Amino acid sequence: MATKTTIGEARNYIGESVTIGCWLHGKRSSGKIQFLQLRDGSGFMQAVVVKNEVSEAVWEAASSLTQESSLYVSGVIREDSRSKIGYEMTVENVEVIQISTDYPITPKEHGVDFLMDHRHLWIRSPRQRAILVIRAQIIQAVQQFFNERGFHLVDPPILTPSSCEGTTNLFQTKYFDEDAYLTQSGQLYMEAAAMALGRVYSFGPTFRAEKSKTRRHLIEFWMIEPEMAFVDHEENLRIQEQFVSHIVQSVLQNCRKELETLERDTSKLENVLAPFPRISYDDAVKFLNEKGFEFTWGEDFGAPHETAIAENYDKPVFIERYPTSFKAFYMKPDPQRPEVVLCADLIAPEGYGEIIGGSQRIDDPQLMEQRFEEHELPKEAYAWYLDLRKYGSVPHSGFGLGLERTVAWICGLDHVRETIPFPRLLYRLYP
RNA sequence: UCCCCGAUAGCUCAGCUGGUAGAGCACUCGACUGUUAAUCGAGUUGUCACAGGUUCGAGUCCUGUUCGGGGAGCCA
Repeated sequence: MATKTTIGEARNYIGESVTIGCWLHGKRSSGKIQFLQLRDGSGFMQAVVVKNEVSEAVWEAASSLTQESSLYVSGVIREDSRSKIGYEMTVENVEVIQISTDYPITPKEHGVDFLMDHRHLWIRSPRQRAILVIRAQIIQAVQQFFNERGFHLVDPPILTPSSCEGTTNLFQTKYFDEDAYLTQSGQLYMEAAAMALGRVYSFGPTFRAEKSKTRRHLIEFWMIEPEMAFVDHEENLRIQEQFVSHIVQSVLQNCRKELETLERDTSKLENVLAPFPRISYDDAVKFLNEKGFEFTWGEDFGAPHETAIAENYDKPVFIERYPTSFKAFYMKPDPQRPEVVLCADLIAPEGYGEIIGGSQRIDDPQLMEQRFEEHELPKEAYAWYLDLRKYGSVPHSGFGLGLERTVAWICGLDHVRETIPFPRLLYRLYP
């Protein structure tokens, strides 16, 4: 029995006979020679079956293979300049595991609806595999960044008693006899964790019951939410720009082949290095007015406004210090100008929109109480949160990075639905 | 919730001012020893989303419904 390996590892076995468990991705044949396009998750490789060089049984086994049939293939790995990956296999034996019939996803064009109905099979395709590999690399880069800087991973709850920010609709469920909701953000819990562990980050799913139907929205998505004690607005932004730079550079280093599969213009990513440009809300309003937008100070930006601002830069751009009036209750007002808060959104280039929202949090107990009253929030339900300002309150900041939007941007995709293995979209819960 | 667009073969689509349905691909068989979405020859494929209406006649026009796509709001 030849050594068992994978397509990705096969480059280490040039000149040797190996066995690989795989699926048939496609096949081209010319009478007495067959070209098997194989995939095993680690990569794609061509295997060549020559009629004169194998037994009748092996030739017939290879001939019987259909798209997505599973098999063990054995043969000699050989360097070949005609191969896209530099090597291929000369087949000695084919052991069919299962013949697949009528695989629905053909090598031709398909529409979105059809592909989404077959998402469980669609993820086998080279493009979708590349995206999921990059997603995994981004997650690894996130963990590496925080672990190297003394952050601790903390997991906030997914079932919560009520809304954290109160603006979006939540999924309601039952917690035995009580009402419960799926989390829309772990931030408030992360603030408690930061007071216990100093610097913390969470990585988990988030649910928004909004009937959003755009290329930037998912009903269920994953967020990374760091929270840091003794960190002010300025330091918060510096950490964010280093964080995003680290992620992008890590993908460039480790996922060249996948970015190539996606035909991503990597020159636009090479450029993503800290520091990032910053523009204040005030200046952004002036800029929009010069651009001809009808916009007055005090309004919130819509997606077209953000895109217009981001178009000015070839890196992600921070928009900071928004009016206090429409921002979340927990954001700390600028001591010099209480009409704005110490917050920033990070807008990705190329029209990908907001990937980070962050702020310095209110640490003053009196102001926090006042905000609860202004926003008519139930103090009893948040007594634990108010406790954080009562027992050793400190300046602290945090932010939330949307994983799927980040993946879409780095991969150059036109929709976030391809950035997650099984997207939950408006009215789509299958597969 | 609102605005715009769409639904025809397994898939992607064409079907003009209304005259009873078409292509490519997939699939099956045959040819081919270096193919890259291989090529060439032959063959199989339909509740035109659903329900009404107008008409001598509807895939085509009108109304409603269902499903899908894009966007607004909301946000990551």
